[in-house]
Amino acid sequence: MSADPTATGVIRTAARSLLDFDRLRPGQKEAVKSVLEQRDTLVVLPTGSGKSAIYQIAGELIDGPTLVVSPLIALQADQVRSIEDRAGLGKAAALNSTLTAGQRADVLARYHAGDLEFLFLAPEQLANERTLAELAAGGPSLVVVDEAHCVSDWGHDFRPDYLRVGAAIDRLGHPPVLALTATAAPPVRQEIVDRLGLADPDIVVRGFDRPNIHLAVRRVQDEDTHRAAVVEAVEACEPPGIVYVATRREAERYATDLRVVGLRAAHYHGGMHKDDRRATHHAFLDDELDVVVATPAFGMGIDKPNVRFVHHANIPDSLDSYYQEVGRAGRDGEPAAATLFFREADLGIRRFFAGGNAVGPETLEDLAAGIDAAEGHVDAVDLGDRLGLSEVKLTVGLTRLEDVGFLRLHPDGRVERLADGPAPREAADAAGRQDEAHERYEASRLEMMRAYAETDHCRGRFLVNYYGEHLDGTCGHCDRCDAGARAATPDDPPFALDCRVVHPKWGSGTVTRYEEDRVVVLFDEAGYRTLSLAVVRDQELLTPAGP
DNA sequence: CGGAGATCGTGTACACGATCTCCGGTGCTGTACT
Repeated sequence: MSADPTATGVIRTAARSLLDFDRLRPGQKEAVKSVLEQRDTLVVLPTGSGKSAIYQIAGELIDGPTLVVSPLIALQADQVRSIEDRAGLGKAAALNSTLTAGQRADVLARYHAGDLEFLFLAPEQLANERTLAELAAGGPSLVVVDEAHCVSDWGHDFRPDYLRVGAAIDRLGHPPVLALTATAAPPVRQEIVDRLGLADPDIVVRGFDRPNIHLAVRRVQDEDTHRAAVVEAVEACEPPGIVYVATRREAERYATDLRVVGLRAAHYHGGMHKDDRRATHHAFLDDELDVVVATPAFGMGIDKPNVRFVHHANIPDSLDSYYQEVGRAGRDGEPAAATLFFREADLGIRRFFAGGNAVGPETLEDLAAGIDAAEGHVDAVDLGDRLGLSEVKLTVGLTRLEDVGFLRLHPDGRVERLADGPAPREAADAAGRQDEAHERYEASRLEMMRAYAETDHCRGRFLVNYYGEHLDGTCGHCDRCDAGARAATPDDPPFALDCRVVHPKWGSGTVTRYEEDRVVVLFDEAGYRTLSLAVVRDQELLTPAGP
């Protein structure tokens, strides 16, 4: 027995008394231990491997309240309920716009009185100066960022307050931070670490190979064969399952098609009324539906062990999205199927979605000039109104200018021009380069998704490599393996995997994968690039770099 | 970028193709109105 309070025994005892766990799963114990040692921690564990248990145990073992940043109100409600169901755990509440002023005051009063162990909130709550001040005064002892990939996925174009969670954490006195996600390739991890301001974080990554999920891709040409092939694939699979589609309209059309062939099918997307969404979600959980056809709105918070298939009727925007969605299949360990239907034309809508999100050089220049012209502090909202900017563009633009040291954005919305920062023009240029790099990165992620769809080699290996892990041999559970594909690694690779290299045009990057005669490098600025090994060798294109 | 629905143009009655135009994913919040 050890007297060390962070020892495995203490954690195991807590897991048993608080959650009735006989044993912790791989990764859970390491993560709790790291948090108890006051370290910032990033945990990347597949869905269904008990990420909630990590913050529940750590939160209980550390004195003081735990703030949990959680993206969806529906998810917060589930999380509060799951804590209330465990008699051993402390009290939990959510702080969001569904509360009346009175309820809100009550929650904050309980938080201050030390009556709440867990307080759930969306990042937008942290953008409110008064709320943030009250939360800071309560002295949180742990900040959890659940679904932390949202920082990278949603911050740049959809919910920019995700880019500002790091600043809020500083304002809260930077207690230990625990970031949790099911999906994060190395660049996404790096962005989470940077944006949240994690200091020398412990990074716990486990298990990307899911041997019970059979991976396949079917290439389709015209629309009619495409639709028929998707319907047939669903009919051929044991229910229940999910079909992911690109648009709301497609979700409704496929659901109708599937009902015509006699299946209990429903659609799900963000345009539905809240009650209808909830009803569909619950019908699926209760096995009253064979299949849900959904946009990416259907996902977070779906905890169902017996999903037998997750098909993609259209190609998703990245392998990160793809594998997160696929990961909802076969959580019970029983066989499950994942088929991606790939049609060239479907890349169009993805490019459209990925393309229109940049802030743009003019906007950055206008912002920088406007801030520079003002004496002292500027109000962010006034500035946005004057320039006619959407809330998202304004916040992302200001954050980009903050990243290059031009300004500081205070939680109350004041913009402070930094005295020792660059000139407005230079700042706008530098911020513009970041903006463009982000767009290139998004485009390169789509190219990686396409490369997965088109690869002749083992798909499981491709995925595991994408997540920065190594797989000996082939996965044995994909259509390429079924067809006899072999592990395709060159005999004498010029660089080790994960090795840092420099390219004359694209700058520095990390060697991610080899595929017979090609090497995939993730460049810091240019995103993923596939290079011919012959060219790399002949022209000495890549040179080793420092770490 | 590509799909879908609307509109246009034909050439003389209803339908068919060509062209145009618009729309497409993910959710929080606070406030103003019924």
